[in-house]
Amino acid sequence: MENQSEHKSLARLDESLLTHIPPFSRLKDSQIRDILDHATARRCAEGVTVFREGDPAERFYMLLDGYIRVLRITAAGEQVISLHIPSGQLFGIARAIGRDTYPATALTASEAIILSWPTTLWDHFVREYEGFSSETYKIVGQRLGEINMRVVEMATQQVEQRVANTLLRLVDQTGRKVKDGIEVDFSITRQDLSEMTATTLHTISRLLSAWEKKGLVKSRRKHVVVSNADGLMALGRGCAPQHVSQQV
Amino acid sequence: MENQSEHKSLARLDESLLTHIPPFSRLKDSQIRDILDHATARRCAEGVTVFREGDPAERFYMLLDGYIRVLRITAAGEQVISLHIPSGQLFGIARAIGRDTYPATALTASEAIILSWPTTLWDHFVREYEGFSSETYKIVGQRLGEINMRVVEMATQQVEQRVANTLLRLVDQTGRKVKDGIEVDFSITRQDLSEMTATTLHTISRLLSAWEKKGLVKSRRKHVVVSNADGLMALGRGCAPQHVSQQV
DNA sequence: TATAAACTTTGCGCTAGCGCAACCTTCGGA
DNA sequence: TCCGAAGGTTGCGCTAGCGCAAAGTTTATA
Repeated sequence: MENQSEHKSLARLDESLLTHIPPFSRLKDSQIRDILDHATARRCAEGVTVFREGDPAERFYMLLDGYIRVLRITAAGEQVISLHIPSGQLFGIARAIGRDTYPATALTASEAIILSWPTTLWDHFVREYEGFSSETYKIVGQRLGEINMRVVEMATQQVEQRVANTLLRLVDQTGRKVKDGIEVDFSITRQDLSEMTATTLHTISRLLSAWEKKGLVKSRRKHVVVSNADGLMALGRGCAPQHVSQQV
Repeated sequence: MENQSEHKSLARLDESLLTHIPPFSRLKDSQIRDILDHATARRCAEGVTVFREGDPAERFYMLLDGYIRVLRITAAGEQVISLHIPSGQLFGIARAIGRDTYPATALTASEAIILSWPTTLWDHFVREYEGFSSETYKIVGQRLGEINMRVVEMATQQVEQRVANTLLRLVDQTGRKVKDGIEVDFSITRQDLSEMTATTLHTISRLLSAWEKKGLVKSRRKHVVVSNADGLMALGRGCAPQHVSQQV
């Protein structure tokens, strides 16, 4: 099902692909050559499943270009989006957290270019390549931090604040400058946003409409542009600035 | 503020303290001796802060006895309890996730005995002690898994289900068999439960009262006993058994 | 170019569970 | 033994935001 994407080897992989990516940046050219020679490259369209929660973790991945969406699906069939991974990061690194199955499902949130290696090489990477493991654990720590922040937000904030903060984080992490603001750099639907913030697509739609009227965002089908980040930040902190300034 | 607890060295530490604890179980006696000789032991009363979120991670810890509560405090002063750590686990291992400050606050949820080492020894432990790092990353993975599960629960379940599942997990992880069921093995208030499930102490109180009438739990001040785990599980899955069976 | 599929908007009513308030119970310390 | 503090219970009213429904818009497909 997930293998309908192109799987070609992209000719021979160039070393410059990896030299500036943290887990590999301290390595010699010959080491990088070696790493690339063991890698499988793959170009995927948007919406392609890379691996599923519970699958045996047979490979680990490096996202060279595009975005990966990580999500979990409940018994009742509901999706919860855990995070989005930007290019230049490892993912599917079950071994780094002592697991032998993937803890979540990963699919491409945009067109993407992905390298992967068999998990059997993991220990070798950790042992032989300086800086690989420390960078890896930094990534794990970052993601743990993000998930923790979500727990705190979900436990303490109103829907409007959560959505505002989520959107700000999205444009901060993956934003692309456009004419009238900063745009989330991959297709994102109301449904997606609702799965990131534990609400419904209806509520997201209402919020975006309201924000658009206030000039905070501009959105169209599958696209969201933040045009007034400061205004959104005020909302995210829970102070509704327009009331404060006009009523007192 | 947090140093009012006893800080005595508990005489000389016995090697048997560590020999059966996973991160150290593969080590020779001499290695364990060495580890203990560098350790500081501390016995803490309930409610003592071990470290605070944001503090420089100068030490890492092993809980020998008791329970640790890990929590975060928001700007608005609200607490969110992330998890409870049972004895035999490392904690405060910021280095394992590439951080140099603690990502959360840790305090004792019961009387506790805690060993600790300066973080400067971390790399040495990882390098010299076989199995230490893999066990460490398993712990990180477990905690990541738990936090992920909370996100999913908070995003998809009703309060009643979340509380039921949280309680079941507590007795599963820390339960102590008592006459009429399984009791959570440390003091736990309605407030604590509410901070674990993103609700209010009032709602927890109402739920526990209702469950007590149905014979699912028995609770008194700071104590909760689960007396019918299967019944609670049914609630946790979202099927209210008494309605289902009587109305159809 | 028509049609379906995917995505979005908006209105309306309802309810889970919060916030407040008042009161009760248990426990530890003087 | 008394008092105060911490913890727990319960009633009541309210509202954020969900669920449903219906219709509009954009995009892909035939």
